[in-house]
Parts: sequence; structure tokens; C-alpha cells
Amino acid sequence: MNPPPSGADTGPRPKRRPTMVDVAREAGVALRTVSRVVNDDPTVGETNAAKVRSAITALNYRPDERARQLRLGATGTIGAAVRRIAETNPALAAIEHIARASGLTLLAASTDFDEAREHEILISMCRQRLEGIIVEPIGENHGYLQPELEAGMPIVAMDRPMTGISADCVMTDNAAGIGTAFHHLHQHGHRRIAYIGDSEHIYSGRERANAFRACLTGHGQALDNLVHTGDITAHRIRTALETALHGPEPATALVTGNMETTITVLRQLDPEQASRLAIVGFDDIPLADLLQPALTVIAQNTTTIGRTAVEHLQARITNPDRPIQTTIIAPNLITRGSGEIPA
Amino acid sequence: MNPPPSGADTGPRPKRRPTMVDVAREAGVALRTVSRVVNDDPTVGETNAAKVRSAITALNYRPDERARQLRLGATGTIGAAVRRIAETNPALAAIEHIARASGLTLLAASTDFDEAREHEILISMCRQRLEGIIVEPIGENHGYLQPELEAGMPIVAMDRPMTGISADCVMTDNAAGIGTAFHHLHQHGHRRIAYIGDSEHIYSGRERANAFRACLTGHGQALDNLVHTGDITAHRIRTALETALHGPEPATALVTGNMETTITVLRQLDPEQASRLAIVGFDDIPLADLLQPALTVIAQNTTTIGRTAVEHLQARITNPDRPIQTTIIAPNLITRGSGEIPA
DNA sequence: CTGAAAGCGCTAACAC
DNA sequence: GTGTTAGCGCTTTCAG
Repeated sequence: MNPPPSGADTGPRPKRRPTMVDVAREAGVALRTVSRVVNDDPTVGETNAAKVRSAITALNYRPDERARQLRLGATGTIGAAVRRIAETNPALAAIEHIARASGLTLLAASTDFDEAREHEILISMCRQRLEGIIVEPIGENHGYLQPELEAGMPIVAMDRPMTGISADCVMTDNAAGIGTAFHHLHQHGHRRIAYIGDSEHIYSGRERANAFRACLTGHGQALDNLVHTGDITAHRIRTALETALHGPEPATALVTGNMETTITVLRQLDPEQASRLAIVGFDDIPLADLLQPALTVIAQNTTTIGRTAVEHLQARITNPDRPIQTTIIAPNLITRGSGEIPA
Repeated sequence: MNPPPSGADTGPRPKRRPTMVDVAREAGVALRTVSRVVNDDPTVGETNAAKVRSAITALNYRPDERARQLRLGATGTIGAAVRRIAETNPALAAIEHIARASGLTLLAASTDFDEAREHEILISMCRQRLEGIIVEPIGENHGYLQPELEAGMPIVAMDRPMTGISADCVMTDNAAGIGTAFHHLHQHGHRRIAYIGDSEHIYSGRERANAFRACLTGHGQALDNLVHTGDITAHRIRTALETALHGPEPATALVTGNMETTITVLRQLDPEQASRLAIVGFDDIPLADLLQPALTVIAQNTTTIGRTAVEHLQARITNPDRPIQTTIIAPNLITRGSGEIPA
């Protein structure tokens, strides 16, 4: 009913943001000149530059990055599809630092361990024409990315390889890590060493379990009741622990296959047990040094992994035809106490 | 020197991705028809739709989301400028979930506790015309955002308020949390309770220290040597602990002002000390239950905070003129053992 | 040093 | 149902 407040064109400011054309009109110069000022092109007369700048502040003008990118053809952004953003992930932290140092923006999203979600995120990133994508693969079939690779979208896998397509990959040397853990416990006198790990449906779960089996047979041992894999639930872990620790030949040492397994195991152990059972966990854990005993771990070189992933991505952006590379990075043993408990 | 391989237009495929025009040509239909098919517009004949679809797969066409957004005027993306991506941050996790559920993409970046970096990220997000921004403020002066707010960019602060401008904000009730911690220890018989916290240059550090002082004076106590604030370094924490625990009237209980302080304190305590000193930490800590004694904490309702931040953002996107709101969310006491040690 | 005009890839009036 | 056409806001030849 009510008309806008009197004063024809001083009413409620229209919500449309001013564009470069508006600035040009306000400054009384050509569009081209505004563009030059905005992009710090030195070939602009000081008087005009000043007029443009004051028009910019007067109108509250901000360049639209989307239009710029559309015209330029490049987004200056790389994507990271990780399993969990917002959770400790030193590799992602490294990726962010390096991307920033290279002048790239990072668009990060969580796949949340969900294959459909991963698919959605990756396709969306492709449609946004990101310069490249780093992904911690989840799904069992990434064939749908084949067209994207062919169209020249650089994609690098981190932590596990892709399935069904061949792409660059950076990951930890799982077998070496398990070997180091086993060897360490063996050197401390343990002859019955058990392994509890993640499901063998998952690539790293499979790799690590197999590596552990190889350690056992390499030492002429049978696998009997020493290797326990599956989903990580309190119930399954408890059963595995009972089998391993209470048989006729109880294990005196334990290798846990990833961070989540390690934590679940520790929650099942009472302090007295924890002080007698030697444990080496795969993956470092925040606050591992504050536990009693402090936790000995196989720590992935997460920073190196993240850095290498960005480097591979940049190399492929520069040269799309380079051969596909897989880089395996050795983890480190960090001794803190739990792995040095004698047999 | 060498000409491209013979066969004029079958040479190495040009890197340019096909556009809608290419698809239209290939399918022998108009651009508009392709657009309709891509956007699932039902008003397309089945024969044409089929032709378009096969042209799309033949050419390996993917729509360019940037052009689409430029034309549509909306990005469907919100930004989160947090202190540390890739570190445990349940609020960020909540933001991501809700954003996704609302069909919004989340662009996350780390300010890394760096004021200049924060400035850069926020301005960049504004230039990208994100639908809105959630920020964990770092800097001491956010006046540079005033023009953005005026231009209608929705910005919500999380965890601390902005300085120098007024914007929506969601944060924890710091005073209530400190009060709860103090009261809990007091109820367990402690009469000398010390506080060690972050620098009072930081908003939450200041709020919590002041709240603790209010608790002391409210109980008729002097502040003498009981409140220690400053940067979180091992050296400063050690000094603070010595002053608090070894004076003529040693404290029997301790409130630590944030997660980092708590961890640094725990690293300074030998197990014997830890078993006698009552501690309540502000902020929950992963694995707090595995420590000995398990750590009693004031846990922020991080999920609620994240959810509320997105809700405020969406409300402001919908109605830019709504009054500015600050929401304070009470934290919870989680008793695990360390806070229930008697005096 | 500056300005007019074309076009990045897409959507949406508006004809037919 | 389908095609024509004019932009979204920017950069950039190419003339002045």
C-alpha cells in the first residue's frame, strides 16, 4: 500500500551490487580504465586512477570473481575431497598450506565415508572447473571419473589408490609400517604377536592385514587366532581381544591396524592390562604421549603425503600428458613406551 | 618443427572442453534445447532429448557451473573461515552437514590464527559472491567488512564476536561455563581453586578469566596468585603451576581455560600429581576418557553452535533487514573423574 | 594512455 | 515443442 519513502531515487537502495559499468559511469571514464585500475595495471593516468578509486569506494564496488574467472578460463582453485574435514588430518593441513603458498584457493569437502556423497562431490568439483582435485578415495568403483580424466581434469588419489581407473596416487607404505611394528615387538622378545585391524573390504585394511600375515609366516609362525579384521565396533574388538589374549598361547603383544582400532582397543583395556600388554598402533594419535603407558606408534608422514599430493597435482596441471605416478611414502616408528614393554 | 600428426582435424584433441554450443551442433538442435535437457526441463521431445544426451556422452560434455552461476546470480555456496581446518572442530562438522542438507556447498579455509590471512580470506569470499560467510574471528578490527555488510553480504561470527562492526554471533556462555567449573570443584570441598588460561588479549581468554575472578570474589576470596593468564607456552604454564601449587596456601584444584592450556598443563604434571590435583578443563578433548584420571570438562555445545550459525546465516540471507542477533549457548559439565578428586 | 566492442558458457524472455 | 537472441560482469584485442 505505502509508496516507498518520498524522494524518487533515494528510496531503499536496490540490492543489486554495482558493476564495473556503474563505476565507469560514476568516474566518468571507460569500462576498460576501471578494469585496469582494479587489476593494478600501471598504464593509467594518475588523475583517472584517482577518479576510479573514489568511485569504487563511493559505490562500494567489489569485483565479481566469478565473471573474472569465466573470462579468464581459470579458477585458481583446487579441490580436496577428504573423508572428514573438521577432524585431525595433517595431510589436509599440509595441502592447504602449500596451496596457499602457490596462490591457489582450496575448496574442501567431506565425503563422510559415503560413496554416493563422494560421487556427488567429485562431479560437482569437475563442473566447477577446479584446476585439479585431491581425493581420499572411498568408493569401490571410480569408473565414472574416466571421462573427466580424459577431458583433462587432474585428479590425484591420497592414502589409497582409485579403483577402476588409473590416476596419480600418494600413499603410505603400509607393508613397511606393519613390518616395522612387528619387528620392533619381536626385538623386545615377543613371540606371540596379534593383529587387530579394520575391515579387509577397505584397501588399507587389506594391505595391512596381509602384510602382518606375511610377517607371521616369514617368522615361521601359524596365523592361528592372531589376525583379527572387520568393522570397528566395541563388540568385535572385545571378542578379538579375548581370543588373542586368553587362548592357550596368549599373545603378549598387539599391533592395531589404524587409529580408530587403537582407540577402541585402549578403551577395552583396564589400566592393569594396558601396563602389561605391549602395543604398537598404526597411525599417530593426538595426546598419545599422555596415555599410560604412552603409546608407541607407526606414524604416517602425513605432511609429506599432503605436500606430495599437491606437487603431483601441480605437475599434472602443467603437463597433462606426464606418465601416471604412484608414490609410496614410508612411515616412522615413534617409541613412547607401550611398544617397549618386554614379553 | 614437426607438424601435428597427419589427418587435419583428427590430430591431438584440442584441450578446450566442449560447450553447450558444441553439443547443440553435434545433436543438430538449438542451444536452448540442450540447456533444457541439461536442466531436466520436461518440455523437450523425447527424440530430441535422446539426440542431445548421446551428443553429450559422445563429446564428453560437462556443464560449466561458473557460467551457470554468473547467469543465475547465485552461487549456492557458503564460506567458513575457521581458525584451523583439518583439526577437530565439531562446529565446522555440523556446519558442513547442515549446509549439505540445505543444498549448499561449503567453502572452508583456515585463517591459521593470522589476522592478515583472515582479512585476505574474507575479502576473497566476498568477491566470490558466496551466499554468506561464517567466521571464527581472529583479528582485532573487522571494520573493513562494514562495506560488505552494507552491500548485503551476510556474515555470522562464531565463538567470538566481531570487533568494530556489528554482526550476528553465536558463542558459548563462557561465564556460565567457568561458574559451573568453579561451583563443581567447590562442592567437592575445594577452597583454594586456581585458574590457568589463555592470553587476555583474546576475547574468550578475557571473558573466562574475568568470570573466574568474579567467582573468587563472589566467594569472598582474594585473587592472590590464583589467576594466571597469558600465552600458552610450556614455560609459562610451568611457572603458573608452581606458583599456584607450591605457595603457602597451595591450590588443591585447578580450572584450565581452554583445550590447549589443559593439554599443556597435563604434560607438566607427573602421574602422582595428576592423581591428587582436581582439574576441570574448559573444552572437551578427544580421548579425555582414556587419561588417568579421566578428564572432567566443560564441554561446549559445538554441534548446536555450528547449527545455529548456519541458521542465523540462512535467516539473514532470506531477510537481510532482520535485527542483528547474538546467541549465547550454555556449555555442559562432563564428569569423568579428574574434577571429582576431593580436596 | 584511453575507449569501443567482442566474447567467456550459460539461462531465460520471447517469438515461431 | 523448439529456435533466436540478449545479456550475467568481466578481460582483452584493436583502434584511436
